[in-house]
Amino acid sequence: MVVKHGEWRTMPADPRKRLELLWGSSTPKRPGPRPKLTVDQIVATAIGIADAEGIEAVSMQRVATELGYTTMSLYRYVPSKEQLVEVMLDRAGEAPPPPGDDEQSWRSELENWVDGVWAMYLRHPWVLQVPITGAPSGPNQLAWFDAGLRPLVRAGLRDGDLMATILFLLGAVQQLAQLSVSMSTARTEAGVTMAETQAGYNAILQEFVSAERFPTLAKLTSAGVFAPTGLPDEGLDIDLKFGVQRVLDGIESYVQTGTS
Amino acid sequence: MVVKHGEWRTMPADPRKRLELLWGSSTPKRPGPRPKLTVDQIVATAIGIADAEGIEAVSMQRVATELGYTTMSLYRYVPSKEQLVEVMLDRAGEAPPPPGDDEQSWRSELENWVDGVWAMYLRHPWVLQVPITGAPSGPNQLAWFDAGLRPLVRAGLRDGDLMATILFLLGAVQQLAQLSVSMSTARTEAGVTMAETQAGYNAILQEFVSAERFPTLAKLTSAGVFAPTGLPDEGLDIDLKFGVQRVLDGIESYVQTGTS
DNA sequence: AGCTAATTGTGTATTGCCTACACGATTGGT
DNA sequence: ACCAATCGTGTAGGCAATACACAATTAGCT
Repeated sequence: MVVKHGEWRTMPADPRKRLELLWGSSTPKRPGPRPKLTVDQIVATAIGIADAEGIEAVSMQRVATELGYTTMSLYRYVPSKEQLVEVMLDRAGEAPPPPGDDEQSWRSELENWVDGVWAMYLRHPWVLQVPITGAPSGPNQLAWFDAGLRPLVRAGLRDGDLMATILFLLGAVQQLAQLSVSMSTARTEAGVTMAETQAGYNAILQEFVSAERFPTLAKLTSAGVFAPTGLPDEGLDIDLKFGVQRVLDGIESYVQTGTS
Repeated sequence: MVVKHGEWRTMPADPRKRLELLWGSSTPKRPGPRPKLTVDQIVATAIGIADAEGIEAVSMQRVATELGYTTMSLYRYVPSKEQLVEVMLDRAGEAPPPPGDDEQSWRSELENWVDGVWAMYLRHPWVLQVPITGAPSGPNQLAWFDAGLRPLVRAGLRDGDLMATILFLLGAVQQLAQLSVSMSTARTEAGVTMAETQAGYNAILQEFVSAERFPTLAKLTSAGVFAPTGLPDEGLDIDLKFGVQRVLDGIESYVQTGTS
C-alpha cells in the first residue's frame, strides 16, 4: 500500500500478528515438523548479545549462529528483524517489582518506581538506542506503566492527568539514562577515566563557549560546574532525583490547590 | 586500541577533528585541487533527505547522488557517516530564538523555550531517532542549552541545580516529542486516521489489559481515557505542558523554601 | 617557468547485512 | 497410508559503509 520512490516497501505489519508475537499465543495443532526453536529462545539470545555487546552486534546471522542454526531459520519464528527487536524491547523490561504494601507514601512509591526504571535501563542500555515505533503495547511495558500509575492515583491526580504525568516522568528518566549510558560507553571505548572525560569536556567548553555567545553557559563553566568532581560515577542519577523531587512537589501542590 | 572479537574496530574519532567539523575551522592554504563541495552542502543535503523521508533514507550513496558526485567523494569532507550524522544533529537544531527582552517572567520564558524545542523536534523528527553519542558539544546544541539555562538562573536556582533541571526538562520534551512523532508516522504509514489508531489501541487494551494483571490501567481504560477523542492531533503537547507546569511549580516552591 | 608534494574526485573491491525463494524432510489429520 | 502444511536449509540478490590505489589538479619554492 505504501510506495516510496516507485519501489514497493514491505507492508506495515499486521497489528494482529505483532500482538501475537508480543503476548504469545497458543498455536493450534498443525501438520509439519515440530519447531525446534521458540521465539523466547531467540529473543533471549538476542538480548544476551545486546546486553554484552550492544544492539549493533545483534544481527540475524549472529543470533542464529549463537543458537546453532542458520540465519534463515529465524524467519520461521519472527517475521522481520524489526519485530524481533520490538519483542526484545518488551522482554528486556522484565517485570516491575510487585506493588508492595500500601504502607509507604505515594511519593516514595513513585521514587522507587523511577529508580526501578532507571536501573532497568542501566541493565539493558541498548533499549534506549532503539528508535521508538509506537505506543507501548507489550505486557511488560504495560506492567511498568501500571506500576507507575498506581502511586499517582493514590496521590489524587485526576484520570486525565495521569497519563501526562507518567509519560513526562518516564521521558525524563529515559533521556537521562540514555545520556548517562552514552557518556559511560563513550568513555569506556576511549579507554579514558571519568575525570579525563570531564576535563576534556570542560576544556571544550573553555575553548568554544565565549561569554558573548553563551553568556549563561560561560558563567557556569567559569564557576567550575563542569570541572572534574572526582566522583566515580557521573552522577546523572542525582540530577534525575532532583528533577523528580520538583515534579512530586509540583504534583502535591497541584492536587491541593487544584489550579492548573 | 579497541578490539572486538579479534577484529579491529575503527579508532574512536579524534575529539579535535570532531570539534573542527562541528564548529567549522579555517583551513590554511594547501596544495591540491580546490574542493568543489563543502561540508555545509553535504550536511544540508542530508538534512533535506532526512526531513523528507526519514533518517533511514540517508545513505552516503543517496546524499552523493543528490549532489551529483560519487559516494566516495563525500569521504574527503566527512570521515564517516557517524560523524556526518553528528553534524546533522547540530545543524538541524538551528539557532534558538534570541533571548528577547527581560519583561516576561522566567516562567513564560521557559515555557517558550520548551515550545521552541518541541517545535524543532517536530520539524526534524529524525533527530530523535538518532542514538545519542555523548554530551552535547555543537554550537547550536550549546545555544539551546544556554537559552534554557537563562530563565532558570533568573528563577533563582543554584548553580549546581541548573544542569539537573534543564537536562530533566529537555529529556521529557525529547521523549514526548519522539513518542508523538512515532505515533504520527506509524499512523501515516498505515494510512489510518487518528481516530482509528486510537480506537485500535483502545481495542488492544480492552483485549489484553485484565483488571487482575494491570489494575490501574484497566480502570483507566474502562474509564475511557484512551477512547477516541476526535481531536485532530494526538495532543501529547498538552501532556507536555501539564508536566512542565508541575516542574515549574516545583521549582518555585523549591527556590522559596530552599528545601530539598 | 618548473618541480615537488599534497589533495581531490573517482573506480574498484571487500565485507556484512536483511530477506525472498525454492527444495527436501517431517508430521498431524483423515 | 496419503495429503498438505510446516520446518530447516542453501542460494542468491540488493544495498550499505568504507579501504585502497590512481590520475588529475594546484600552491609554494627554486
